[in-house]
Amino acid sequence: MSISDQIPSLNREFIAHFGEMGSKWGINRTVGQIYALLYVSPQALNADEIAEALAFSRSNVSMGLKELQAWRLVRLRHQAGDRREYFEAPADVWEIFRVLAEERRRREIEPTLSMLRTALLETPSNDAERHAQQRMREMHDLIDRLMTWFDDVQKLAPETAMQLMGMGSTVTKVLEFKDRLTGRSNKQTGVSPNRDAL
Amino acid sequence: MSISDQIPSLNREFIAHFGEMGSKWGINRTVGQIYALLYVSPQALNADEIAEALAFSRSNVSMGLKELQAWRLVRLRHQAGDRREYFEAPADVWEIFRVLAEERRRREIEPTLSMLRTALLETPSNDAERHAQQRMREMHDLIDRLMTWFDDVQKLAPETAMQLMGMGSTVTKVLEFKDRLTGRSNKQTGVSPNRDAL
DNA sequence: CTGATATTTCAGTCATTATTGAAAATTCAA
DNA sequence: TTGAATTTTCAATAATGACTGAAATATCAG
Repeated sequence: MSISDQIPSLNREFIAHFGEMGSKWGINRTVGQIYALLYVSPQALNADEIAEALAFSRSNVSMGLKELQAWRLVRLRHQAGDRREYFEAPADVWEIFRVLAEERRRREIEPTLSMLRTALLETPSNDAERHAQQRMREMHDLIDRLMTWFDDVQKLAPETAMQLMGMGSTVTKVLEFKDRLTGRSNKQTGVSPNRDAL
Repeated sequence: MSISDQIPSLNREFIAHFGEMGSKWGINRTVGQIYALLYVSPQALNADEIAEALAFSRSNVSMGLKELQAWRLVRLRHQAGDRREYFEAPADVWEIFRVLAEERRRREIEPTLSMLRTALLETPSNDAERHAQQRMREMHDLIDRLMTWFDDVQKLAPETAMQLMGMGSTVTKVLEFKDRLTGRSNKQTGVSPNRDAL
């Protein structure tokens, strides 16, 4: 009774899709598939199970898991009476999204901002350089704002952030969120999750 | 007087960085560099100029530009008395960001949502499938919400969106934005852009 | 039309990245 | 300590993706 036999066709397509998706987003296909498998798996899996389920070599799985750990996208568990390491994806999708964004930010966005800041310190010596510097400043400012904004959303409790985004389709509605928070002295009392958004 | 001689070291680093960045985000390095060059260039460039500036083969540049056109990231211009096609990046960074996000959404997010919806229509035949389907539902809902929210922001005029995000660091401040829009009957009158955020 | 100029295509080559098996290193129960 | 079980590393190979030059196609002034 191998795990691979147990993967329902439903999940096969999901896993394959995320392999493809991964490669389009600069994450290697294998890693994407491993993560997709862990994501839909009801229990934590060990490396051998993953290797068998996806028909990858054991070493490939080991590297993929190492990568996922570096991205902080998997949790490591130990099971009683079993020396092997078991891996699982966090239960909360928002958490996964948050970690992914944080990590990309640390690895890619921050170095970019830093490069831009360095360039902005240079004294331009002609019109072309002045123009280039201006464009870099615009890019820097946009990225900086997006990051600041994202920080804010991240600081919210997950439910609050979800509510904020899930409230409805118009900005007006989003802004009305203020009333829910400030119209009363407490935080959530009296606020029923709006079902229409779910 | 080749263009390549004219690229200041300032810009060289910018271009190299975006080449690397591109490859980390699933966009090929060449394409990233071409775009970076166009982005900082004060005037539109033709394919030969790009090829010379970046020391790429003419055909490579042709393919890169085709790709950028497919992503709607470059504008095509014709100059009087010159048969060649000149390319430029849009002047507005927010516009660039918006188009990039739209295009990624169309190409990658929507197919993912569609795959998830299909999977959600299946009738699970055991607990494992039921669990997987539930996780897929959670992922679907998160992506769907993020997209709906992003739609809203996109519909705003660029300045409004920038203001909304640039207002400050706390959600409270973001929510106070409501007052600026609804406290008066007009849209922007009396609202001075808050300098502290810029 | 024609031919000079400009662009695109594409098969072949090159470069990078992914994957593997075997060997080394690590871990831990006995 | 062992040594069996497990994980990691790494050099070699395979697969994928990028890049090129040459040839084909398209464009347009005359």
